[in-house]
Amino acid sequence: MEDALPAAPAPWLAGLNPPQREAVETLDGPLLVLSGAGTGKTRVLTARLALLLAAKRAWPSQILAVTFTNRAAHEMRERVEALIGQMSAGLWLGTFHALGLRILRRHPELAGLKPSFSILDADDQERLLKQVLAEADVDAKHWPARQLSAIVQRWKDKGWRPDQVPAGEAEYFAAGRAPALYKAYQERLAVLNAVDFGDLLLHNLTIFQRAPEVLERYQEQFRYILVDEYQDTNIAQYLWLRLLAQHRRNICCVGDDDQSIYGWRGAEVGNILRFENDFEGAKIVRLEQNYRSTGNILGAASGLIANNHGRLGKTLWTTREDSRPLVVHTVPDGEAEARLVGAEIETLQHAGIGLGQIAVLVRASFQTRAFEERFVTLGLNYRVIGGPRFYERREARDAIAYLRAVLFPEDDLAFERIVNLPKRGIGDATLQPLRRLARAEQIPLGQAARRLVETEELRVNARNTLASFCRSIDGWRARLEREPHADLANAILEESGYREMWRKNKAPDGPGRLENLEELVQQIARFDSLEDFLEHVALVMEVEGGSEMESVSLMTLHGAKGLEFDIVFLPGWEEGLFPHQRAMDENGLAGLEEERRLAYVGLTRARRHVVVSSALCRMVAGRWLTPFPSRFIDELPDEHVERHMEEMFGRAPAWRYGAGDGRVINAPAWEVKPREDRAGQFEVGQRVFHRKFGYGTVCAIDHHKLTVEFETSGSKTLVDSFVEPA
DNA sequence: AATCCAACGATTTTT
DNA sequence: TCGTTGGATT
Repeated sequence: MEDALPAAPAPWLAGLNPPQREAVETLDGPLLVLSGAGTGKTRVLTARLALLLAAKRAWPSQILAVTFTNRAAHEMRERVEALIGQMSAGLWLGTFHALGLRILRRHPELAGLKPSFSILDADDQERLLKQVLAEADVDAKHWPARQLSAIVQRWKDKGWRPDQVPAGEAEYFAAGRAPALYKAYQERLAVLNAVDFGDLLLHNLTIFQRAPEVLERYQEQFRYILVDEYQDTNIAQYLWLRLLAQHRRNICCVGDDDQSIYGWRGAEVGNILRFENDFEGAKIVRLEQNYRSTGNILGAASGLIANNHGRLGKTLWTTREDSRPLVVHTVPDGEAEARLVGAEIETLQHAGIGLGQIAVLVRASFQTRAFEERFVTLGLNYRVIGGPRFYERREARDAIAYLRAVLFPEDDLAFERIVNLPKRGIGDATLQPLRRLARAEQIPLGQAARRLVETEELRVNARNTLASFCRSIDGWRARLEREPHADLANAILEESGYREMWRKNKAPDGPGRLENLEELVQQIARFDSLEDFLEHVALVMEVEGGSEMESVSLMTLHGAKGLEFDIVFLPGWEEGLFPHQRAMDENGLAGLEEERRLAYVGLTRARRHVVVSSALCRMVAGRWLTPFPSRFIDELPDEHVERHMEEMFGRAPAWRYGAGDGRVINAPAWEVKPREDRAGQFEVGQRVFHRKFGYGTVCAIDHHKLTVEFETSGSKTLVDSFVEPA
């Protein structure tokens, strides 16, 4: 296993620049790779994995590779496979939470859990905390479960169990009762045999502390540890890594202190700043050659981030030939901003830039709305990234609760969620004695229900309904062995009356929800068992694969981290919005600096061109503001920026940017192709087809907006490019 | 138990 | 301004 490096350069080392190569080949000892935006960090990580395996330094199972998001984990897995194929099978590669879960599943008893423990998501967590608050007689109006949930999560991020919360923390919440509430919450979780996301790592820490021999085994096993986005690690993650790395000390962390934007959810930039102290003899490699952006973009981003203090410091450079400077527009208001961006995108489109290469990155999600409206009017395909996720939708969560209730007889949260859904006439009058019995006997609600229906305590109607509900659950559970799991899931939705509930629902979103249930069943079929499906859902809230259609990406700056686009629009650069007032109020200078890093992340997403804009007037939360332009605009060095101020003073009124003639503005130097005009392709009464909604009839047309009455899905308003003539 | 209306509050969010 | 939530009403 201790072979020398291969003599001949292997394919995965080809094309690496000297620092990248150093980062890849420094296999032993602690290593920090400071990797600026666009400097090929994923390449380095994957090449390093390939080298470790090819040089037989370790078997796949002896390498731990950690990422933050499923997206990053997938990408890394794919790229390693592309490099070395099957040799990579068996790697411990995944998110902190997935790996933490994997370890926890092996020793649940050491964390006081039974093997089939379930994982609560944010929604479950909040419901449970609500119960805890109610039981403790805390006025839920003054002290919302939301807030307590955030407090508990922050404590878990710090690695504090209830008894470890320092005195004086969160004095403000419910007169200092938060630690006690946290304790009660953990006790409830233990009774429910459940964990929340934070527990996945926290229980790992507990196991490692309580059972040093278990820790030792993992320390032995993981000869090499790789960590992506190290600047985003919180204390619990840091402690976890440090424990695992202590023995072999072969830990390689990749990160960029300038891209640390998650301080507000517990990330500690300190982890990356302190790396040399934490791991004695650590080597630091800086990746500074940027392969992504033009010199103007890098110059602007560097000039901006230079205003931050306490950086590790990097100087990004590029050999890319330069093109345009950044453009900063001042516009009258939010609507004008949306018109401007829309018009510019049309110009780009006609110049041959694919919509998929264009992104609009906003500070706060409410900003997307104005752009969506404008894009619909113009008929520009767009997609909002990071909106509500599939498995967070109500119907998905309800259906999942049914599955959980059938699979896990002890899952009280699932039981409570569905016992009266659809409405069966089981209300508070039934639930209260039920809860009382369950509590008194220390048994799950389901079991309590079966006992309660044997007594005279409930009214006849409620008793019969509850009994029949329990029989249904038992019946489905009995069929688990016999029926294919997706068929059973489908049957449960049907026989429970849950589907019927939405069929009868006359709200416009009813058909859509039924479709989502179909989709859910299809997803279930892709897994080997319902357990596998539920485990996947708990960790990956998204359903993979989306529309393949080329479309403009609309998302928050946070959501854009790790992505890149040819053209990036950065609207809303106004004091108060960006930098956000609350970030500054709550965290002072540190908050401002994190906002600045966010701006840096935004700028460095762009390969070719950036358009910043700032509105003189903006409607926020129902009030008109007249903000100052963002200080970040002033911090962009003049030599990389072109400032368009002519729109001020009303010399260029808003209508000038209208759909038809908008492209007077800053037509880029790329070749202009003639416009492909789809207007007039549809008429009222025409029959059309949509990939998802099926066949329908056009009822109304407004520019590129069509209102279509679909045969199965009801009436919808959508962009004409999503439908075709039937 | 279901439906309606008023009051509230509105960064960023992965797992 | 608008969507959500919880209380009050039937």
